[in-house]
Amino acid sequence: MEKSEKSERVPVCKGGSTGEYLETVTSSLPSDERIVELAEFLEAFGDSSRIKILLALSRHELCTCDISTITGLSVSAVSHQLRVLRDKKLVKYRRKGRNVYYSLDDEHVAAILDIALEHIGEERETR
Amino acid sequence: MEKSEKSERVPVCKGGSTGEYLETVTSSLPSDERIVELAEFLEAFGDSSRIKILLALSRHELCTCDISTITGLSVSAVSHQLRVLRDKKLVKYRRKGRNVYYSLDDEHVAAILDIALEHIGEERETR
DNA sequence: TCCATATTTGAACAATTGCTCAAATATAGT
DNA sequence: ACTATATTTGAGCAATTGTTCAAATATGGA
Repeated sequence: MEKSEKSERVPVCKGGSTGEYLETVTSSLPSDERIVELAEFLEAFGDSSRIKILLALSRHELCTCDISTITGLSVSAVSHQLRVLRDKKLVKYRRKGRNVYYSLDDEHVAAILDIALEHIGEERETR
Repeated sequence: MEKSEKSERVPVCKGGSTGEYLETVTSSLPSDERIVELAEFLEAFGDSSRIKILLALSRHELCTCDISTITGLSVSAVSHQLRVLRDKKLVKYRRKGRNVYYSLDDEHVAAILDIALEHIGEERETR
């Protein structure tokens, strides 16, 4: 995602009716900065340990060691992943005594999980 | 995501009111197999080059070399990423003459992009 | 203050990723 | 068959990832 932004785009393929859409599509895209933000947020969903953590949190607010118990991951591994999820704004947390309780940041996170679950649920016979 | 599944979970933290939710949450989670599928699908969104490709395709069906022009990535890099997107069922394609035209697999893909865009759009003042 | 419990952190490591480059394959036109 | 264009593929690589282990930090109670 670090490429020359200087000159206007020229279609690489010579013959082709799609050239006409190039400028329209190009100018409708968000800025590179925004695209990177988007990728960093969605990147956080791309690991089965984190997905398991997020699904668990979509059911109930949980502390670090309970997440460890539920997911079967070490407490340390969970803590490292929670840090990723915190940094990328997928979860929020509050301290209560010795424990730190985590929950999903907002409804968008659960919504993405739902849509994705729906998507993979549909292609049972296609694969 | 390869841990002992044998014995029932026992809370690691001694004192704590969350222990009561352990069993409920644990049994409500999808199977590990399904969680891996979910992660593999969402993983495909976790790269800015692929996000850019997906956003472009959400505007219009496009051939490989036009995607290259729009994104500023080499044709080879685009083709490699399209393969990932094909394998993980985010895009579909059809051949027309010498060109191969790609488009989003279904409305779920665009929906996830929209929700994610909405999510990062909200936290302007928080960071 | 000292101790036990809960959580976070940093170093180290194998495994995976995304790119480039060169070569292979596919299609259409001559 | 030969050529030009479009796309895919595989090897090689620097960079990044997710885990473990050991150590550090935080909190509450005796």
